[in-house]
Formats: sequence, C-alpha cells, structure tokens
Amino acid sequence: METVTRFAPSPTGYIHIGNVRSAIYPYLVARQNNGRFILRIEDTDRERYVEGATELIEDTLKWLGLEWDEGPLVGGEHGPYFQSERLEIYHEWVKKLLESGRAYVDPTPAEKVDEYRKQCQEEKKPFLYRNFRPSELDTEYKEGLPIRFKAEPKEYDWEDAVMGPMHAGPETQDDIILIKKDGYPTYNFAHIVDDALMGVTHVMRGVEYLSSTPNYLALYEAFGLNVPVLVSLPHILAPTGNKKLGKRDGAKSVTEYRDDGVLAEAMLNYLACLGWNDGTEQEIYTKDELVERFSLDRVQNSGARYDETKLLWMNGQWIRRIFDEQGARALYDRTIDFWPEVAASASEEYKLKVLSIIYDRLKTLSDLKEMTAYFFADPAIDMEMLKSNKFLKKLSEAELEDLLKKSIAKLSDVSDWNENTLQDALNELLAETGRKPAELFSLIRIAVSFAPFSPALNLTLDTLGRDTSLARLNEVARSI
RNA sequence: GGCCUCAUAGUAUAAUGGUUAGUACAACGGGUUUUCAUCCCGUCAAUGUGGGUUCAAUUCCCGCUGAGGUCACCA
Repeated sequence: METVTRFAPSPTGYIHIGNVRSAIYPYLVARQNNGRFILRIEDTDRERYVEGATELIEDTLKWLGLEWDEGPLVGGEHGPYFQSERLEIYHEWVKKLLESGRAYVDPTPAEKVDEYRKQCQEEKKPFLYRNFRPSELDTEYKEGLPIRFKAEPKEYDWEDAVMGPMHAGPETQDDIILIKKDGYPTYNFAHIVDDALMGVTHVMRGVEYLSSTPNYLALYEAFGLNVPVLVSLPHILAPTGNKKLGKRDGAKSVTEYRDDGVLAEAMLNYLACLGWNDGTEQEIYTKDELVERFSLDRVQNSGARYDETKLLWMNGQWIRRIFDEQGARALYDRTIDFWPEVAASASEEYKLKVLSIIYDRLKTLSDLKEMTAYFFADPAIDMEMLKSNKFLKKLSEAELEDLLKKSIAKLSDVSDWNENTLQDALNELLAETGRKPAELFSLIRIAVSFAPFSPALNLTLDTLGRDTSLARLNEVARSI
C-alpha cells in the first residue's frame, strides 16, 4: 500500500521551531517509502484564522525543502485542501452517523454545558458530557445547533508507533462535538474524514492528541474505517522550564532563522535529530541521508529541549561543508543578502575572495555584516583599541611608531603582492625586529582592520591589496 | 481530582541483563608563528528514589517522587 502522510497546520500564524518537526517527520516517511506527502490547511476555526498564515506555512516548507505532492498551490486529486472548502463533505459524512444513530443534534446551550463542566470540576470529577446527554436524541440536522457523536464507551488497545502499546478504558470516550453550531466541523471530526478520503496511512502529530485517541478510534470504528498508523511526537521544550516551546516563550518562526543566516540544511538537520537518531554517532545528515535513515521506532518518547547553541554549531558545520564540498561559489550564492551595506558596490570577484578567507569563522551568514566591513571601507581609526590591545599595551608610542614604519618599509618592498610573498615578508620582519608574532602581527592586523578579529594576516593583506594596506598603515603611523 | 505519558552528565543522545556507562553541544585547559574561528588533544560531568526478580539491572517488575499532557462548539 502506498504510504501517505500529511502536515495539517491551522493557519493561525507562523510555523516555529516547536511545531515544524510535525512536518519534517511525515515528509521523511513519505519520501522514504516513495509515497505522497500532503499539505492540508485546517482552517475550521474562524476566530483564530490569520490572514496570510497559509503563505507563511508554504514559505517555511519550501525553504526547508519539504515539497508537498498535494495541497495548496500544487493541487491534487483529493482536494480541496482547505477544510473550509470541504464543508459539504463533512455534512455528508455526519449524516451517515445521524442516520445510524451514532450522532445527535444537541439542543443544550453552551452556557448549560459550561455549568455541567463547572459542577464536575467542583466535585473534582472528570467532565464527561455523555453523563448529561439528553434523554431524547434528535437526529434531524438543524442549522445553528451542534452535532455530537454518541459514544459507546469501551476498552481500546492500540499501538502508537513512538509510544508503543497503548490502552484506554471507557472513561476516555465522550460525546465529542462533530459539527459546531456555525456549521464548521471540529478538528476531531474533520481530520478523520479528510485522512480517510485522502488515503493517509500515517497520522503524525504532537503527544497532546494522545489522550483523545480513543475518541478517534471510536470514530474510525463508527465509519468502518481502517485505523492508520498513529504516531505521537513528543514536545520540543522551551530553553527554560519544562513546557513545550511555544510562541509565548519567544519561539522564533522558522523563516526568521533563514533571515538571520541559518542554512536550511542545518535547520532541517538539527530539527530532525532533536529527538531522533539512527543509533550511529553521525551528527551531520543531508536531507537524502535523513530520508534514507529515518525511522519512527527510533524517535525518542520524551520531550527534547531546544538548544540554539547546538543549532548554530551545526550551521557552522554546514557552512564549511558547503564551501569545502560544493565550492566557494555555492556558498557565495547563499550569501547575497548578508553582506554589509558598504559592500554593495564591490565586485562579485572581490566578495568571493573575502568569503573564501572568512568562511570558516562564520556561525551564521549574517556574521558577514560584522566581520567583513573593513574589507570594503576604511575603518575608523581607533588608537585606543590599538594601544590597549593585550599584546601592544606594553609598548611605548615610540616603539609602536618605529615598528609601524619598519612594517611599512618592508611591505612596500614586496614586489609581487600575494599571500606567499607577504608571509615571507612578515617572517623577515619578525626576524629583523626581534618582536614576537603576537606583537608585530597584532599591530599590523589592527592597523589595517580595527576589527576585534580577522583572518590570517597574510590573507587579509593580500585580499585588501597593496594600495589599501599601505595607505591604512600610513594613516595610522601619522596618527600616533 | 480522573485518565494518560515520560525520567542516562547543564543540553541532545548511545548502550536494553554482563561496557572503565560511549558520542556530540556547552564549560574549562592546552596545541596549530597574532586575534577570532576552524582543526586537534585533554579535563569536568549522568543512569531521580525505594523495593523486588537475577550470579549480574541503566536495561525487567512494583511503589514513590518529579515533570508533562488531557478532561473546549481550539487545533
């Protein structure tokens, strides 16, 4: 049987770190089995609907490379893929239940239900609506009234692909609302219908749905449907506390990381491995490797804490990996939006050169902004930075000036300005002045960059070029 | 309160009856002719608790504790 998975978010805002994993895992399972991955928009709550949220969701999935086979934008045989456009289908299905006596129209006003609920809370008893079920059940559809499932509570045993064997008693099943009074279906009902119609074989969602699974099982049974593989995904926890990561904890949207210079490869890699591993000690996985190695039975069954530091480490790994394996050009193509403003008029060739000497110290692509400005514009001279440097503060102004002049003279003599000749000149300078590398190199380095750090000195000078390097050194010599 | 789930270092995890309890991130220290970073080496650091089964328990069973979920006309 063809494997069909889906990601079924509500369009209530952006997708964040805490919930994108329920898109990644279904995607991996579908691809692994040459199946279909469906995107379905669950917009049945008109109160929480957010304009533009669907685009945000699509954008996130596309960036991560989780292309969907059916859904918004791409269409498919099982549409529509917005639940708000499937109202007739739900009514048709609920009618079957109404006719077979497994559903009823509930005339009880919501306020009355709240009263029942409160009563139970005060008595410290779980609230089960079926204990308050009207004695006469109306099975004639009426506009403006909700339709409830008529539970026939029993014991259920089932298997959760992550949690293992599960059991639930009759107390877990209730007369859940199928259709709300506004005519829209509830999640509880709509997803069962849609999954069945769309041929979904694996239902993957957060553990918060585990408690309602018996109700879903009852629904599958009432419709005579096969129960799909049920998969509960543990929560991703906020950096502090033990709660699941949510927007309230400042969970950033996935695409915000993209805008901050995180690579999609790193994000996918990190998230996929949060709560899953293949049993080996491998840390870095390409998307193809994830598709190949992923397995539900190795998904952790306890929550995993989100650790941005590790994500950033992984991003650094990916930046280097792309440069080393795919070339400077491949990495450069990803950096277009991240250069400092002063680099706007610089040539591509020059930026490529800067990138190739700086890339191995990037944690995110946006580090380029802070780390490369002096390659494109003369830095402001900051004598304090020079004099308070831990290696230079021991030297007097006269010594600094002397050292700087000797450096200028030496470097001016370099005829063929390249990284090798520069390194030779620097070595000679070291020998001639008798200074430690820490002193001499710090002086030159700071004088040409006034940056807290920079690439190897010979590479920096080579990239900057002879004219710029010497001009900056002379400028500093005049300022002492 | 009922029902359900979970429990290895600060974090993510490996090992399911027999290992000096492994790896990675972080932290700390060191090395690679400056800095920052990469890379390399090293240090610190864990089986929540009490019973039981067993020659042997991180691993199996039970109690406890702790954490989380759920009990919506939200998903």
